[in-house]
Parts: sequence; structure tokens; C-alpha cells
Amino acid sequence: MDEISRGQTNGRAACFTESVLKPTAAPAGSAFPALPGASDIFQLLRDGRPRTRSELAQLTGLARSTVASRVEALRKLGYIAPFGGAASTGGRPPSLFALNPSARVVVGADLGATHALVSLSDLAGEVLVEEREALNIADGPERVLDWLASAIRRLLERAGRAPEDLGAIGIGLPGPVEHETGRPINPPIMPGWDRADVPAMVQRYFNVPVLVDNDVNIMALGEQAAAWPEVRDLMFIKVATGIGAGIISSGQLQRGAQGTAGDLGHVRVPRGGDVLCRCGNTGCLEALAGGPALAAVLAGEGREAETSQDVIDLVRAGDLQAIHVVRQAGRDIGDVVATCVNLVNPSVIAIGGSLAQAGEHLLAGIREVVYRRSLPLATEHLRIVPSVAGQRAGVLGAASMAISHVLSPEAIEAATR
Amino acid sequence: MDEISRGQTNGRAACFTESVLKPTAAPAGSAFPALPGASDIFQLLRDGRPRTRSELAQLTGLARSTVASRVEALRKLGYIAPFGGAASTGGRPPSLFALNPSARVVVGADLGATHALVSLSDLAGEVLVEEREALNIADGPERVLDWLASAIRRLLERAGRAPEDLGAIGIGLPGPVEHETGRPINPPIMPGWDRADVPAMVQRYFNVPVLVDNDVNIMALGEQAAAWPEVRDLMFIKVATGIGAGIISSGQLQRGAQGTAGDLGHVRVPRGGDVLCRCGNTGCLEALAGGPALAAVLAGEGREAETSQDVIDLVRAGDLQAIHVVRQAGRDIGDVVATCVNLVNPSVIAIGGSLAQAGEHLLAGIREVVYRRSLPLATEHLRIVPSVAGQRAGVLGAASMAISHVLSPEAIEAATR
DNA sequence: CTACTTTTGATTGACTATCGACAAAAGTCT
DNA sequence: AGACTTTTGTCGATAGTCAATCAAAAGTAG
Repeated sequence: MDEISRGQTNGRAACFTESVLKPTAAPAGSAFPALPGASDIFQLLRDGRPRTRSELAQLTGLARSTVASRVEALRKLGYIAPFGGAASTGGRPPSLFALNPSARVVVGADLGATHALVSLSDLAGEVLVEEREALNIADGPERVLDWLASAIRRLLERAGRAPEDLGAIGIGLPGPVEHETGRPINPPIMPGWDRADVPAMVQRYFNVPVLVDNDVNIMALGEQAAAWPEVRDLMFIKVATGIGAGIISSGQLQRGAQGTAGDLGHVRVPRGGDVLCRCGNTGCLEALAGGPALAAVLAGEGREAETSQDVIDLVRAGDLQAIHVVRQAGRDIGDVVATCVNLVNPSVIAIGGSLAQAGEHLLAGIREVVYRRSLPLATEHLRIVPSVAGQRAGVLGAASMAISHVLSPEAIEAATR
Repeated sequence: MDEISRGQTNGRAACFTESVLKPTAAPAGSAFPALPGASDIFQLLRDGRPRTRSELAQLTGLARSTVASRVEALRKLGYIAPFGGAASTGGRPPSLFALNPSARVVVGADLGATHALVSLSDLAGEVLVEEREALNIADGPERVLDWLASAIRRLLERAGRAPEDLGAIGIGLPGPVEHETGRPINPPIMPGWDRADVPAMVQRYFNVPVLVDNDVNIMALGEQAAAWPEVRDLMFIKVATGIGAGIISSGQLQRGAQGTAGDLGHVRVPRGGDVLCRCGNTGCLEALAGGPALAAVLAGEGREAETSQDVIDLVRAGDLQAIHVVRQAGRDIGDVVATCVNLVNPSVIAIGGSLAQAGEHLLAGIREVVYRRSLPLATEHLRIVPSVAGQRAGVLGAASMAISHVLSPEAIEAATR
């Protein structure tokens, strides 16, 4: 009952409340039949592949006349557009229609601990313009989000798009986030952000749906969007100062009950021993294979190493000791990843984060252990690969999350009304 | 009147696409599907709680007259029935309608390595009759499924129900199963079953949808149905000869890319050392904390112990050594479960399987480690509890899976056509 | 250039699900 | 008993979909 009354957010575009809270209200599955509004046709066109009216009629089972009127409605709204080339099969060549990527734009923001990357993308996920800035997340939500708003304004300007063209804003934050409300929960490295109403704060500047999630989660989305659109079970592992995973299972991002799913960093590893971790426990993976830990080991061997970047530089310079350390970190991570493979059974594991830039050594260590430790059936078709999206995984994922919202059946239905 | 064309869905196991799960706001005022959408009303009644027509109209946003006609259609089909007591609020007392659990029956079958438990349940999940038999799964699919068919016939007879009343059959098997096709894949302890088309073989006897899944997965479903209907993130851990987990995340059973998700048994544990496991690796959890392993340890200490049951008996007899061994097994399992908690972030973990019957000792060991090793945010609201469904978790889950199929929006739509 | 094929667009009438309104039914309260 | 309240069943109006038809458009094959 509470849920339902809360779902009626008539005023502001607090988007996700409706789409997310409802399933919790009716766990049995409050599902509607395949509703043949304008959206079902549109959902077929979302992949960007152009299709003819006849194809759409066949695929949906609707009459040609109905399809024609729907297509016309969507075209008038700008969501789809004619797609030139038409191959004739002997008669009049059919006209093709496809998603019009420039119908709207979305913002993808990856707010890290010390840096921020913000992009403006079209509906195909193509980045139009982007902006990068050294920004301390510890400055607090007010200042950071104020900067974000100004950055968005500049991006819109540079891309020559009006604020009305903005469809949604996706934001990734370096800490646990309650995705339903967009609030960070007890974030260790984000002082001042605890339970801040990020969507509301952003909506003071731009009254569009604002979606917030953990940075590793959006990286998983970004990697999937950029490289594995067909894969429905994917894990993205970020190895940097911290170590975390974004898990996409059955095509759905798994956030867990408190939104803290995918925390690899504080899993105990065999080789962990009594090494103290910043979380207060001992033997955590992060305390052994995180960037600072590797730097500390190398420093102990007389190398000049303080940060993750130093470690990467040493590896690139061919320092054998550094390579050894990174490879061993890969093995330690692989120990935990092997468990993940048995538990989650993904078909692709993408390795990202700054330390993944240290060449193949990290990956080699991970592979070495995973293929030895996991069950044959689970590893038979498993691919462990370096992240394709790389440093852009975050913004791409944030944009992808925003696009999913803008192009969701509900949103399209609402727009065609 | 009761017997309208039942739209015998010849189809086999159905995979639930996500379009089903996406809630769509039913807008009043604009006509949408010209289809007989009786399902949306029915989905509200699936929980078994009786409601009035007006309530349904309010909840769905449909007109009272529309609701009335839908209700009437569903009542004629027998899926819902009037529910006596009506409390007047000053005017004419409303009539209540609720799911009619006896509209149809489903079979839940839990086929173990050496025993089979088959039940006939109504649509509320209530077991009407059941049958248990010592049955060797290694006899192969032909003989086992032939017995299953005869058992189902006997159960129908005993319950006084016609074969036409059978809505679906859910089956749990002790090995990896590709749920979409219902075929076991490389099952280690089921010779002759590899890639057998179980649904087709069962449908030779009963032409109804047949859903097959791994035994631990259906136990998770059963535990959720029996004890935690509101919980959307639940893990069921079976501790017996083998050790495995069924993971329900965001209300959905997580099967993974190859259907082998939740395999805890062959995760390496710190204390594992070089103990050889039947999977060929060393240091597996199962080789350390599985029933046979515990029996072996106790046998080494001079106790009479060969099977899991012997271990349980010793614990129940108050054997201190046995209690110690079981508690240590709990700790070892807890080590892996702690990782699961960080990774999956469930809100309930239910411990089942034969060894869970050895009192609280196993549970205590698990709790001890998990609450120490997992992150505070993830364990704050985490409950680790003994299985409520116990030995019946399997059949209850198999029945639940079958019921979900019979009452799915698609099936109801098809039936009201 | 002509004949043929295929797609497209417009229009029609039939059909059906939904809506809103109204009247009857079945209670409670004074 | 009569007034009031609330639910329930019925009915016409509305609107969106479907199937069919026709004519025009835009190609290909000969």
C-alpha cells in the first residue's frame, strides 16, 4: 500500500520510482500482457538495425495498417527516422526505418575519487562530446554536483543541443548506492554524501530522470554495451585502489539486497594471512592485490612506488620485480574470481580498472588460477578478457543506463500519448 | 461450465522473457490491447488474498465494468472463486474473490540420487498427496521417468483428480540442468541422463508443460515459497553429500550462463590444503565439509561412521567429537558463504540438506565466520536461518515452479482466449 | 519503352474491448 | 419502515484494431 501511493510521483520526473518500486509491491510478478502500444514496435527498432514496415508487421503480428500508423507516430516524434538504402526484391523497394540516435541526448557521468569524466551521448551510445576534470569527490555533493551541472551545460552548448533535448542523466559514484532512491549508503571515501538525495539535487538544475549507481556496476553496463551486446551473463572486475565487480546476470544488473553486491575486495584469500585491511578485517584481497598494496611491496624492495600508477609505470618499464608482483596479484584475484565463476557462472569476465593497464600480466595471473580452479563445465565457454571500454567503461555505462530509461517501453508509451 | 477449452499448452519448459517482468502502467482513458487481458487482474489475485471488485478496479485503474467482466471470465474458468465473508461498510456488502487453489493441480518431483519424493499440490502450493520411494537415479531416464509417470497417475487417483486437471509438472534433478530445454548437462552422478530430453519423455505420458531444474535451485524456490514470500534476495545452501547453493536475486532464480551457478562445493577453502576432491582438484569445500568427508574424519577417530546419516546420528547422540567436526564444517562453509554474501548480498540465507538436521551446530559455525568476515553493510540485515521447508524444500520448489508457469500471464491469457 | 512485381498510403466497414452512466440489489442506520 | 450507502449488473457510446480494397509509387525484367 505504501509503495503504491509512493509510486504516484506526478510532479517531478522522479522516474524510476514507478518502474522499480512496483515489482517489489507485487513480488509474484505484476506483469501485463505484451501490450501492443507504440512501444512494442519501437522496442524492435531499439537495436539500431533498420527494418521495413512489412518486417515490423510480421514480427509483431499486427496489421500493416496499424504498423503504418505507429511508425508514423514515432517518426513524427523523431524517435525513428527513415533509413536510406533500400534493396528491391523485384518490385518497389521498401523504405527502411531505424532508431534515430539523435532524437535526444543523455549524460553519462563517472565521478571517481579524484577525477570526473562526463559525456554527452546520443541514443546509440555514441559519445558526442566529453569533459574531464580533476575533482575531489570529498568536496561533498553540493560542490561536485554543481560542477556537474555546469559541465552538462557546457557539453550541451558544445554539441549544439538544447536542454530540452536532454533525456536523462546517468551517474556513477565510487561507493555503495541504493539504486532505487539514488542515495549513497555509508560510502567510505565520500564524506558528506551519506544518504544524499543525488537525483533531487541534480534535478534542481535539470528536470529529467536521474539514475545513480555504483561505479563498478555502471562499468559493467558500459563494457556490455560497448563490446558484448549479446552476452547476458557478464562480470566486470575493476582492479585499482579497490577491487570490485559488477555482475550482469540473465541480462540484469545484480545489485543485491542492499546494493552492495559484487564486493570482491574484502573477500579473504588463502595467501592473505594477517595483512590488515582498511575495512578492519585481515587477509582481504584488496589488502593483498590492490594498487597501494602492490606499491608497498615494491617500495619494500627498494623501488620508487607509492601509487597504482607507479606500479603500472614500473611494469611498462619492464621491471621484472613489478611484473612478478602484478602477476601474483592476478593469481590472488584469480582465486576469488574462480569462486565467482563457480557461483555466478558468467560467460564473459572483463578485467578493467587502472591496474588492468599493466599489460597482460594481471590477466595472465587471473586466467592461470581460474582455469585451474573452476569446474570444467563453467569454464568451457568462459572468456576472460581485458576490458574493451577501458577508462571509458564508466561513462559509457552511465550513458547506457540513461538510454535504457529513455527508451524503456514505459517512457515511449508516455511520449506517444 | 467449469470445463472450458483449456488451451493445452503443448510447449515445454518456458523461459520467461523480461518483457513479462516489466510492469507497465495501465493508463485509463486510452484503449490499449484489444486482447482479452484477463491476466493483469488475475496477477493481483495470485497471492491468495481475497479482494473485491472495487479494490481490483482501483488497483488496476480499469473501469468497474471492465473488472466485472474479467472477474466473471476468470470465475467461469474456475481460476478464481467467490470468497464468502463480506464485511459491509455501511452499504451493500461487497463480494470477495480469491484465487481458487483447486482449479488445477501440479506435480512437484524431487528426484534425488537414491530417493524420490513426488507430490501433487494445488495452486496455493498446498500438498494434497505425496509419494516417496527408494529409487536409483542411475537406472536411467527411461525407468525413472516411467516410474514417475505411474506415481503421478496414482497420486491423481488418490486425490480424486482427473488427468485433465493437471496443469504442469516440475522436476528437480541432482545435477546441472539446462533449464530452457530441460536437459541435464554432463551430470556426474546421473549416468544415462546426459542431454536427455526430459520434458519430451514425460510429455509422452502427460501432455502438459514440464519444467526441469537443478535440485538446489528448486530447493531455493521451495524455501522462498514456504517461508519467505516477500524476500527477493535469498540463498539456499544445501549441505549433504555435496554442497551447493540456489541463488534467488531480485526475485529471480539465477542459473548462470550454463546453468551451473551456485556451485559452492568446489570452491577452494583456506583450510583445504591438499585434500583430494572427487572433481579432481584439491582443497575443495566439499572434500572438507561434505558428509562423506566428515564421516571419514570421525571414522579416523574410531567412530562408526560411513555416511552423512551416521554423522547426524552421532551428533544427536551427543558425541562431542562429532559435534566439533560438524561445527568446524560450518566454519569452513561459512568461509565460502562469507564470500557469497559479499558477492551476492542476499537478505536471507537458508541452510538445508541432510547435514542441516544435525542441530544448530552447523549453523552456528557458519554464522560465526560469516558475521566476522563479511562487510557490515551486507550483514546488517542478513538473516542466516535453518531451512523451514526442510526435506520438503525440493518438492515444494518443483511445485512452485510448476505453479508459476500455470499462473503466468501468458498461460492465463491463453486460457481466457 | 512496356509489362510485371512489390511496397506504400489512404479509405472503408466490421469488430471488440473499454468506458461511463444508470438502475437494481443488498445491506446498515435512524 | 424509510433513508442512506455501497455494490452489482446492464447498456449504449467511443475508440482503436483489423482485414480488405484500391490506386499510386518505384523499382526490375524483357
